[in-house]
Amino acid sequence: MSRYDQKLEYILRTAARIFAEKSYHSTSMRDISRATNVSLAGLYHYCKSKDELLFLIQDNCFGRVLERLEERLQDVEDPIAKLGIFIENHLSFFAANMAEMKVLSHEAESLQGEMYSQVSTRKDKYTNLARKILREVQETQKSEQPIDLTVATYALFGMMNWIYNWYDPRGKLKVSDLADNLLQLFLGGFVRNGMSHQFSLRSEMPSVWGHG
Amino acid sequence: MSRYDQKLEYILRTAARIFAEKSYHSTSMRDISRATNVSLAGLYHYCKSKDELLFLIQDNCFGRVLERLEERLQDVEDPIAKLGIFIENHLSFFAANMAEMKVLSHEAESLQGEMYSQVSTRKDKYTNLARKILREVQETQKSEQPIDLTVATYALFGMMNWIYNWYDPRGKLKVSDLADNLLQLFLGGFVRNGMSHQFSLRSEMPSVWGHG
DNA sequence: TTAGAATTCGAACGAACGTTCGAACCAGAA
DNA sequence: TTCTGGTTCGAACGTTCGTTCGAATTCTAA
Repeated sequence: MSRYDQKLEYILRTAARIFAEKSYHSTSMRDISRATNVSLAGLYHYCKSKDELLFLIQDNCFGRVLERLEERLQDVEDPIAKLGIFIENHLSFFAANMAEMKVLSHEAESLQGEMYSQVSTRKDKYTNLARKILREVQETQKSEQPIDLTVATYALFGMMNWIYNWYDPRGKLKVSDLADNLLQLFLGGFVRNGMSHQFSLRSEMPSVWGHG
Repeated sequence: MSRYDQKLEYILRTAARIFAEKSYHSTSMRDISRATNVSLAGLYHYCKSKDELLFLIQDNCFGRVLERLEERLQDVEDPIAKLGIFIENHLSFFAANMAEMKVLSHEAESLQGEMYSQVSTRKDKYTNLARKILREVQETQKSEQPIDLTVATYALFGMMNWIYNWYDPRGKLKVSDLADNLLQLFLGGFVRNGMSHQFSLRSEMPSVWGHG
């Protein structure tokens, strides 16, 4: 790895940290210059614009998470095992790269044009992979009133991505326990084995509904 | 309601829409001026600063959601019914006020000082209420390996708050169906009735663990 | 040692930002 | 009509923003 690439990576890592701390739009190039000890003009030797800095962080991060996932999913057939791997991969990568993943989750709409398209394409690929796994899980566990697949997919991402709002990787709750809990939580409700109506709002609390 | 209050409400509604569209920090007072047809200087007759605009949106929104919730929870004893009301209340309010709720979820850290404290206090009250309900649910359904209460609470908020990333209130998926699905999804996994080990990652896929 | 490329940066650019101020405008009471 | 207090706004303030440019410095290979 060349000197140039090393310094670029260092700048990206630092920028991600500051973007995560005070958001992309309220971070100035001067902030990044100060934190990296690279002069304001010097930064532009490593990126074309502030936009590109954000793009490189997001694209790089998505690339690594996807690559690691596909590697781990090789030779795995059981849908539930796949889901377990998906969740563990996402959360452990998240925990090990909190700043980058917060930027990925929180600044999804801060890019525009071609850069936005490229990141979106990767995100769609990732989302569709999760959706495909969920469909496989659902097909092996036919229940009479299945959860909507779209709702389930986004609920899963919501559960996982929300952690940047509260989780501290250095706290006493280990990533492995977090992943285990979330898998239990999600899977127990997603695969209900015919206990579908046990907690139905509709049958137990009709008065709640119909208020617009 | 006075002329002044009406116009302030109109400005807040418009500002919330733009904050939701392009985020707080990249929205200028000139953007809000343009969208409301109120001159730049004129806006400052209705707020002291741009910060206060964001504060008023968040504080107002939290106040209304909390008020409506406490009203609905009166005279309800069953913990699961409480949880159902909580979720339905949150989601239906979210769907009816997408812009404001997106701002509430997405710009949580954009305020500072006293204004931040005041919103945080309300948020803590709301979060603790959810946590209390979840503990009650858990106590009525003792299982041998319960889900961590903190994880469960934030997972629930993650599932619910993430909808600003994908849900379209004008689409064919109704709020009532969304709420029903999320309740099933969450509750089915949260209350497992002793099927705790059915999907354990630890026992089925030991090789996945321990990679750091 | 030296030529040429890669890297660094001080200084400055025009643009956009949040906010202020004094004057103009307008409704309603006297 | 006149007066008063609430409302509106054009114009400008000082600051900060992302970006550029040419010169200075450092590195690399011969």
